[in-house]
Amino acid sequence: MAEKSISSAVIHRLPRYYRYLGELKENGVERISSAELSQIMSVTASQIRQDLNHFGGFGQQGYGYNVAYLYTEIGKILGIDRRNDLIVIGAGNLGRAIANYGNFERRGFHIVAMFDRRADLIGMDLGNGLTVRNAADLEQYLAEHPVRMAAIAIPKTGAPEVAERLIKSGVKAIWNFAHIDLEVPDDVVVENVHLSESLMELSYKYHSRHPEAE
Amino acid sequence: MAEKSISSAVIHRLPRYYRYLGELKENGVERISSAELSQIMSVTASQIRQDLNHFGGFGQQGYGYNVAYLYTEIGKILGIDRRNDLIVIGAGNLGRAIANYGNFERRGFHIVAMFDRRADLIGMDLGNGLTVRNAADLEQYLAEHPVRMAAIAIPKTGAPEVAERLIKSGVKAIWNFAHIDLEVPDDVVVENVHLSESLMELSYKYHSRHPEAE
DNA sequence: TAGATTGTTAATCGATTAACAATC
DNA sequence: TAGATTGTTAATCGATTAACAATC
Repeated sequence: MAEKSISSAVIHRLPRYYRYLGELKENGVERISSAELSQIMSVTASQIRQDLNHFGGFGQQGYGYNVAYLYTEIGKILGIDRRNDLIVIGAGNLGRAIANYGNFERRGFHIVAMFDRRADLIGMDLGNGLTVRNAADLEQYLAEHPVRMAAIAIPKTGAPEVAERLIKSGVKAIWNFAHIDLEVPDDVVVENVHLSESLMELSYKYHSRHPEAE
Repeated sequence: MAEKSISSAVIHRLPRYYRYLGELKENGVERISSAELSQIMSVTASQIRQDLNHFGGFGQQGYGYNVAYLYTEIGKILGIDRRNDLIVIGAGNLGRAIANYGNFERRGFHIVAMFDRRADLIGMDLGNGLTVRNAADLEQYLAEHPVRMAAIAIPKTGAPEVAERLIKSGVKAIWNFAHIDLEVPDDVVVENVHLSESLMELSYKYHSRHPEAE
């Protein structure tokens, strides 16, 4: 799919292109030029064309880009042109929020199981067809259902051990919500969501813009 | 606090420095050189020194950095050396996850109110001393409690209107979980957490590393 | 003092933007 | 065909890394 190695800045922008193209498509827009899209998205037209051309020529000179086609192609690049199953480790507030987040299903992400080690959570019905499983049964589950993606939504102390168990059971992609940098083999990918750090960034921006506050 | 304008790459790394320094401090480490820290964090020593020197000289030649001091100073830069109040709009799964997330409190972030417009959620006890308020009372609450930070955890359709109301009532920092790019005045800062896009990035990484899969 | 390590300047690298020939 | 707009090369900008004089 990807030819050489694509910079993380480009990868980070792809879902945003996808979101805007999806909206254009819904609004019945058939074609768009990089110049028009650049205005809507507040980026340069050059950047759009450069980014897309990492993956192929999706446009046509003199015409621009077909919205529906480009939307589909970016979906393929992102790997969401298919069903992607994932399991969630941690049935706390955050884990349940992830499990109940309808938006993912729309993108082809299906949460197929949820695990926790807390006795008071095991067996809990999540109202979306899922019941919290015992984390002790993780290996057995993955042996029977070879899922390759997992979200880790547990406190950081337990995260490295869980990550290791997941990887040993064949998980190749970890969506990590724990406040720790996981060390993983080369063939395993990690995407971090560090909420505390995101909030600190907001705090920095706020206080540097408003130095007088409090 | 910040002299010129600091690049977002630097700002993004600050909370990570803060996290590692906090761990070193807890482990009783008194001093550390940029070379040692660079090894632990898998970055270059040059980058650490460059980053820190955007904000001042926190080290000492021949000695390195005092861990506790640097930790405190980065905390000041991030604006978390004080209490930061915030309100949460949206008492769905994600809003409740944010509201119950103990880690923020430790960093001085206090969630002081929670709002929703859904009748079945208004009045709900969140078990952390908060009760879900009626979103219609947002303006009145902010008039009485001039909070400057707010998290938006509602579907994207309602987000622009809510953001506008927040800003009109004096909110200056928005932690945005809705899948939309908010347009805000110059004196208002936004930090986005786009979970769907994060998951798509994970999907991209996974499928480009494992092109054979499914 | 001598050794260590910073703060900072210079060199390199990569990403973004501009320009334009190719082409629909 | 002529006009429009891409794909792509070249120029610029900014961020990262290297180097080293300053100094604790």
